[in-house]
Amino acid sequence: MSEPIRRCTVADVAREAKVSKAQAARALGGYGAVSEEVASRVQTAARRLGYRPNELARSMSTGRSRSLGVVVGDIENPHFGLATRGISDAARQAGYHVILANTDENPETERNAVRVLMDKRVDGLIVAPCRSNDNAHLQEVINAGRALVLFDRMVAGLEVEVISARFERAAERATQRLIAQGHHRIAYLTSLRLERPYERLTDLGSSPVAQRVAGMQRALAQAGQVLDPGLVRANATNREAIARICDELFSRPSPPTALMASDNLIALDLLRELKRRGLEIPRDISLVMYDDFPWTELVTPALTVIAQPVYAMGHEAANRLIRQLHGEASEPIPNFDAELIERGSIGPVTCATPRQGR
Amino acid sequence: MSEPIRRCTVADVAREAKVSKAQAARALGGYGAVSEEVASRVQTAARRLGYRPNELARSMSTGRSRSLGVVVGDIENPHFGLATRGISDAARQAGYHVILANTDENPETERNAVRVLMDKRVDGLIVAPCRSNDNAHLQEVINAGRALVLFDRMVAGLEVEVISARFERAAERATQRLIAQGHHRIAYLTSLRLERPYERLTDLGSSPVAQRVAGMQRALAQAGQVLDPGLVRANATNREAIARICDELFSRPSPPTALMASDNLIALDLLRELKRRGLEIPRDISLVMYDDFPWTELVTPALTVIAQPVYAMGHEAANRLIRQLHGEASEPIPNFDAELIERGSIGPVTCATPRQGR
DNA sequence: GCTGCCTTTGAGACCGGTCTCAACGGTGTG
DNA sequence: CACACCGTTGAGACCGGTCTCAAAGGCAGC
Repeated sequence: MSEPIRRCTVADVAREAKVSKAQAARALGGYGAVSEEVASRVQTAARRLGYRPNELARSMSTGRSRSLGVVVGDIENPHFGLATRGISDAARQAGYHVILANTDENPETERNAVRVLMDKRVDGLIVAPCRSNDNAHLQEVINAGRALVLFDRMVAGLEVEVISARFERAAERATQRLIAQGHHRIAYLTSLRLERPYERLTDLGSSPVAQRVAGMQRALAQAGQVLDPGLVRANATNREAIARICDELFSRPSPPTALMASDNLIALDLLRELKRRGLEIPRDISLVMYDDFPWTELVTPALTVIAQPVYAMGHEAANRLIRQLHGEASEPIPNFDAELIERGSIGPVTCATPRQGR
Repeated sequence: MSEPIRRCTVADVAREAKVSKAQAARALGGYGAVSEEVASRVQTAARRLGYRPNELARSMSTGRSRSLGVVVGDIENPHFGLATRGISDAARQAGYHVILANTDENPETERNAVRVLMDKRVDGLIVAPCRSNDNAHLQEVINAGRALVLFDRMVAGLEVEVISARFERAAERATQRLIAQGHHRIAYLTSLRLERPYERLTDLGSSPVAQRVAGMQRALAQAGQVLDPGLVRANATNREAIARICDELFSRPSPPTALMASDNLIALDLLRELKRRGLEIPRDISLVMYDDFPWTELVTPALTVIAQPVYAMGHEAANRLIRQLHGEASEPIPNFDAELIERGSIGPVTCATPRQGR
């Protein structure tokens, strides 16, 4: 019942086994030269006293903490939930632990989280950065000689490995399918923050979003069409923003006949918003969502999605980080190709505006 | 490009500011007595050198690491994703960090995780235990004088705070609604591990599942019915197990007309399984699911659910843990009452077997 | 018997903070 | 002027591991 409860230390074990602290440490840590005799005496003593090493002290002197920092925007988002699962499975297998930090997609919180994690001496960091142009805090990580792997998004001017799916082909495919059904006004909604309205591809930097839009453009170009920049909408970060974007899109003289949702949160809000407006999928409007989750097959209609191997990507991110830590040569990053899964949310264009059916 | 890169320490700052290490530490840590003069000189030196404290070293000497261990079955499960979000938000507000451990609902992994987290000297632990009768490792935590809060499930013989929703009323309500529609063979599927088939309420210990079944029993009793123990099915841990349970349930002479899914994973698998069997909700069978997520309103029909305030529960769990750490008196645990949200997945009993329609 | 080498051992430095303690200088008091 | 008392300061112990280093002991070879 007393508060402090001193846990037993190597010194205690050493005393019990009647050897020096150094020998006890060697026997327990399994390094250096220890005679059979001493080893077994120390083991017995340790077991009798219920010795457990203080990992903090160990990290102090070795300089390695066997823990990885994971910084994501929102662990509540199943995308990151799944990625985190992949990361923590890989970490556990390699004897590492995961310290999780949520940034709420806030750059300031992200900077802070990265800094505190560094202070806690994590061996390496996996970051899903919320801004692609904000690299000072990440550059610091590299300068401090700590391992870093980016997840999902890349950051300008940062020479570091990025684990991210390749979207261009799948985006092109999806767009082709839409075009085949008569769509050519296809809107794309992303939670990416952009200060000014989207105008050209370079506005998106080298983010995966750029790949997605590039894929759309290519498919449209093949059909002799061009992508209307006004249909690429950033800042779709919450219900209200999405409602506003819908307002703007549907009040255009030629509203879009198909929507692509850049993640599951946007898709969920979009589905609600479309329902509210009485628009039925795929009769009145078509929808494609990025990412795939169990529920997407169970809604009506089942959603056509662009799936990415999120768990495997998380697993790979952690494994690469750990291999970096061990100084092992890293193989080339495997291709995580996104994949179009066709279900029921793409339909033919009928009457987008009244009196236009063929 | 050189590897080790010694980050600067209090000693470096002290040298730069031409004061003793002790004074520098006091000025930086904001404790003890320091003159204005020295304080500002140290601050300047620290800024110039880019000093950042080594949290590991700090934890070593203070004995507090300002980190909380969180042990859950599966972070990929949105239930735990949301809870973790609540926990980590509360933790961050209080200046704590979260070390996450996934147990995969495996008791051995859980024991290990708890032990390692203790070795890492977390200040406190939040555990969603996977077994209710397996308390040795958790008792150790208490014996070691560390703070512990359980989440979702309680553990027999462990005197410790548990944050969990209260289900009895909502379960009773849901059952009443089912009864009102003519159901009285209502099956309950849970992922809880049980060695032998369920027979009586005491088999469930004091787990929340017991509350849920008790609620069902009470509602049935009010209608002059009894709960058939054969309809309470444990071990619904994955797709195959659930398919098997369905096989057994539907091959009974009087198969159930309604199902209650103990969590969203079970519900998801159940929906697929019912679809596969050509059973339509709510025409052929009714369904109630525990927990509520955005997609539940978007499937057809929208699911009637028993919602629990998971985020708030996570938040409260972390806050209570932290208050425990600070030695503050803890107020009584708020009532997290689960709530029945009626949507479209309960329908009247029609023809459970052919030729029985009214 | 002496040298050289290898294994085993213990003493103690070290990591980078916190914190105790004694000492120091200045002020107020009797 | 002696004394107590205060704020300020520096030296150094401490946390609990790891790891260096020198010494001790055993054994083979000459």
